[in-house]
Amino acid sequence: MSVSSRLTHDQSRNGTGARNGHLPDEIAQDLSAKIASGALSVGDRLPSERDLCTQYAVSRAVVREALSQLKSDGLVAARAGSGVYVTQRDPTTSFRFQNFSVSDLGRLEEAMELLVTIEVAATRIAAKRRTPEDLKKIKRALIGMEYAIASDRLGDEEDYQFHQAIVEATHNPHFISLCQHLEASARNIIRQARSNTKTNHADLMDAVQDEHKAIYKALEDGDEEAAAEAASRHLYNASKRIRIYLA
Amino acid sequence: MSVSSRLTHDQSRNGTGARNGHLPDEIAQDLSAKIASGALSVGDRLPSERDLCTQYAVSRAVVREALSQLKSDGLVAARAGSGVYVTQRDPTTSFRFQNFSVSDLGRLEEAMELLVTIEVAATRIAAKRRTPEDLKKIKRALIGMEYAIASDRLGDEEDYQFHQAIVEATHNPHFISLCQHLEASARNIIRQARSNTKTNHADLMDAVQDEHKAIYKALEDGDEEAAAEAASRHLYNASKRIRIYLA
DNA sequence: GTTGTTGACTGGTAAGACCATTTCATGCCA
DNA sequence: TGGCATGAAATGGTCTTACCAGTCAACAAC
Repeated sequence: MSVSSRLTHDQSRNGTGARNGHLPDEIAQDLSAKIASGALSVGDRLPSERDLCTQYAVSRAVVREALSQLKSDGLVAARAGSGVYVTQRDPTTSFRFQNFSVSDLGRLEEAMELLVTIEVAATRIAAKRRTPEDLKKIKRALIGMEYAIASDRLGDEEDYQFHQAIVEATHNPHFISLCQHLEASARNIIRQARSNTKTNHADLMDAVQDEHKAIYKALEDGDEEAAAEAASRHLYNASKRIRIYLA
Repeated sequence: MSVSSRLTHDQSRNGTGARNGHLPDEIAQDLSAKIASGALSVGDRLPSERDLCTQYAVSRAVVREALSQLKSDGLVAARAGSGVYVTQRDPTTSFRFQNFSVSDLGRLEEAMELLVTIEVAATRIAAKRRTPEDLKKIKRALIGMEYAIASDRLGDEEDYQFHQAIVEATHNPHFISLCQHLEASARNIIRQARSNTKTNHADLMDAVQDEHKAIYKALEDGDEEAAAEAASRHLYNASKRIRIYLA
């Protein structure tokens, strides 16, 4: 009720220039409030789009955009020819790689377990699916890393690019997106760890680079098993190195 | 480029009744992939809505709905009179299992690839780490599922609880949190798929239950390999079943 | 009672038209 | 030359109308 009175007669015509933000947003908010409040419960059918148009005194395009928001939030589902229905609750909307304190080795273990699992799987897929262009990009990152080491830099940026390039070679956007999130979080930890130590551990970098080369070779050969194995070894060692940084 | 050629002139007009799921979803997916891949970077301006219309050969309503999804995902922001811009999404903050259109089998494939990877890994870990209490909870879910089938219910809630209990047996909060998110998204898709079909496919449930039992046995035995194998087979079949729903 | 058909209704999409704002090149003025 | 008004073009936001294909229930025929 308050809704319709709030939205009808809208402001678009009252020359004063009243500020109203995005009609679709308001409607989406209102509908989602009705759902949350229980006025519309699971399985219920919403009024038809055309009915909502008259209720809110807006065009169908606006209503559709509002509904589209609710759909992408998973609050409702539309069935062509039938109607729009309220779907089940529980918005586990997003996943966050939880911040864990660098000093807690147990937590580090848990985080690495997930990281290793996914990156190893991604590397295996990449070995099967990588294109020549992918290989070129990976090699570029590899050489960049080489150069960084020779320049006495830490090369963590290049390291990141190497892993990133491999994941992109899976050509699976879900893997890419998830690994971006994971690696970005991991990098935070590494940075934290490195800032806690003075020495450069440059000697470790050679080991890192060898492991990278092994991964690259497996990818080049398209050998899934070898790629997975190399990635697994690399990440296992990486977590050991992180512990050294933390020591 | 490949994009436009993939989507232009699409199947909507070829009377054969080709299945093409939700144009807006496809376009949103494509644009968000371009952003993730770096083809469009932060601050860049997207082509105008009218340009996108011609590029994708769809109406403006479709383009606007696609953009509205990206907006609510925080990937882009629109400025009236100016254009739509890529916002500073920091992949650090969160990961979202992106909505993929239920009828686009290619996308489904990609999503399942990630889902299978993670759940199989989780099951393997659970086989190694499950406590007697974990087993009890898993068995309870298994029996609940049995009961649901006998009651001619779909039992998708029980199904979810079964998987949930397994993942919890990893005792790794990151796995638990990620799988919760993934499975919640997957359930939405399954619900959508089922809402698009009339038949109940109750016969399939027996197969599901057999696969569940195999997983449980492996977990009970603490046999990591068998658990991973059983989970892999189950999820592979699950994705086949989803395709049946979509058919 | 069962079956088959019909027709109203629904979401999905298309196309064209305004509006208010932003943007930028133009040209005027100091 | 430099700064400032100006106006046309482009853009997102909204509205309108229209058609399509799917759904679903009432109704007619058997």
